[in-house]
Amino acid sequence: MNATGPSGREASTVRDVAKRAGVSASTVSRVLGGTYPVAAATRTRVLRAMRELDYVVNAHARALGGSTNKSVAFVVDDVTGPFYAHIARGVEEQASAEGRLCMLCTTHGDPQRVLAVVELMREQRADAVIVVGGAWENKEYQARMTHFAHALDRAGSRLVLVGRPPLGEGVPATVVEYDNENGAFAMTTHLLSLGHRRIAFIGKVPGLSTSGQRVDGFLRAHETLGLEADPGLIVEGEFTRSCGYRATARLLADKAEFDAVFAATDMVAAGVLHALREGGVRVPEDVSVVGYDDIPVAIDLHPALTTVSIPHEELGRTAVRLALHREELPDAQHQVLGTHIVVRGSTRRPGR
Amino acid sequence: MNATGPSGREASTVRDVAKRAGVSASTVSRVLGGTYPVAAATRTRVLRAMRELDYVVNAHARALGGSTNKSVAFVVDDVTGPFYAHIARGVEEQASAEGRLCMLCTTHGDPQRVLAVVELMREQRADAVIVVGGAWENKEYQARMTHFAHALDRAGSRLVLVGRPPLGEGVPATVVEYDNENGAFAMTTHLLSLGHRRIAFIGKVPGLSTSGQRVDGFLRAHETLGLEADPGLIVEGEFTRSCGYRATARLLADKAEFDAVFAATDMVAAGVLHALREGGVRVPEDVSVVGYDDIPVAIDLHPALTTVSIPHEELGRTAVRLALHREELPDAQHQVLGTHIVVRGSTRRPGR
DNA sequence: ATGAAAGCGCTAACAC
DNA sequence: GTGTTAGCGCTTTCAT
Repeated sequence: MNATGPSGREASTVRDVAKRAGVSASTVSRVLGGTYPVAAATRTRVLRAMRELDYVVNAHARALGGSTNKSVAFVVDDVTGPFYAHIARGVEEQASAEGRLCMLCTTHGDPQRVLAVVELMREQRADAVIVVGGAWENKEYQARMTHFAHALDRAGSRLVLVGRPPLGEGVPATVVEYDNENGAFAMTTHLLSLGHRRIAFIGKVPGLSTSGQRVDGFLRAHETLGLEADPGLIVEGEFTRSCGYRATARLLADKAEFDAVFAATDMVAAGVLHALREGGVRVPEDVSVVGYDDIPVAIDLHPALTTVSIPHEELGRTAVRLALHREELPDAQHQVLGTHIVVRGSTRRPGR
Repeated sequence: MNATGPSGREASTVRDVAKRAGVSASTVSRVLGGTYPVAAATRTRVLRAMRELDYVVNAHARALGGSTNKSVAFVVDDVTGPFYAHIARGVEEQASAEGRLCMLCTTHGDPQRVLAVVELMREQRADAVIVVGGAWENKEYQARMTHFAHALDRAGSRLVLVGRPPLGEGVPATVVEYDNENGAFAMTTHLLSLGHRRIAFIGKVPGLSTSGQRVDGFLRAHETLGLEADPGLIVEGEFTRSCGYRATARLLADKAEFDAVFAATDMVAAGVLHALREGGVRVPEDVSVVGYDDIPVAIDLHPALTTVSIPHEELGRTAVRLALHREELPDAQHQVLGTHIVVRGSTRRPGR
């Protein structure tokens, strides 16, 4: 209750604790660090003084003077999306398990902000900077990221790209991807082998690597079976619910012919389902619908969505693990985690 | 490409920049701060030196030496839940708008971890520590939080409680709540006025303030209309999908009589809907179902869920704003944001 | 086992 | 305007 030591206001420092315990600042520091022999009696006295003064180390001073910084930065488009949120959870958990603090930054899909934020993390001397989300296939942007990779490396930190393609040979960055193209391939094959022949792909985002890979898998599956996808059925749009809704409504209005829809993401699928229901089209009786990501909502849609499952949390955990232990795992700095399809109620052999 | 100044390895410091620009460290610091007159020519030279050395300030040194720390801590149960994720977004946006970095910590519903994490944020000298999520009505826990509130206050920081009841009179903490009880009251009244008389409440969590308030509103609505809620229809459980599923399945198995379900949260409602569909009960023809929170999934459920809307992002933004400007807004340190019901497809006047 | 002293990189008086 | 001089709170040699 009473304020002994520091005059009530200011936070107390090692010096205050030292004085109260009748020792030197170094001794206090030693019991703080724990990694040095201190007489049991002394330690006890110091500990008590700390408690009495409600002492808390100053993380900044510690980071400056000593070695340990202990923080990991997580840079994401938007925490609000379940896709990112789950990766964030993996990152946070692993970071916390490794004794690291997690700094969160949002970029709202703005490449400029990604750059700015990575710079900010450089100031914070984060042990690792984890960037997740679609990469822009843009020359200058990539050059800047490459620069950051080198800069972070020089500072003993590490740039980690999650769900993005590598920056190129020799760039000191860790990459944790998931098999986007194969997931799309497997899913399309599922649809094709069910007997669907006119599959609409909704949500192609030009210049976004994630989207491109999904389209690639979609096309390759057709080719593999000696089929050809109708380019008119591949519709551009964003990875949003409303894009799925509008695109599908348009297809319906245009009386386009299709017996299945491959939505680029589950969110897009939610919109597709909505539009289909409004249009009186039954799923899966009339049209099969599939998504990508396997976010929680997939199971709550009606019918439950057949989709491609991505190991979200594992992506996050792996990102942190690889970055922090890169000395021991020099050969594991590029990982591609597997994806697999989950068949639920939204797909079925076409009727007739 | 070549490493002038620091010998290639270490990050460069103000001193390196100063030397290269032929000025003193203070001058470099001044152009860094921007808030001090420096000759244009000098500034240019310094800036150039910085660029050439790829200099980045050390946030820790800055925090130590000078005044500015600039960070806000966000402590949450689980980023994965849409409820929290949206608040997180509000926090992150406002923090970023106020030039603050956002640190994210997860507690997984463990009160002990909340305590530990708040302590950690104290070490980081965060400008504000924002804790969101249900509070435990536990004496010792509250005492510890109260202690932290004082400690943070003494250190010039601020504890902010979001969606939790105040700690008590005279405790230096900011509280941003939403009107939980009134939301439940309004929703129950909606159900009652539709003609429902046997409403099951699923997901009462003993000792969790959020849950308690919702139950209170539920009961008060009944009382106000001179009705009495059947205690046997109030079932305990957690705020999860599977709790909703199991509880409803049990009710169905027990042949309990009810014409509406008030799920404590939208996630619970998702489980309720699932169990109902499996049981062959039609919504809303046979039974009306409502939720609470208005998370994105509410609109994708089938039928779309009638629920109570909470201003998630605004809660987050307000939390940061009040905490950072508490000097100018001393009388606004306890806010209760409004809630309102959103009627969608899952409620209807009972048939017969 | 403990203390004294020298920084870590930066900002902030205080001189000139 | 710009340089000099002190620290911020902690860790870490180097003595003892």
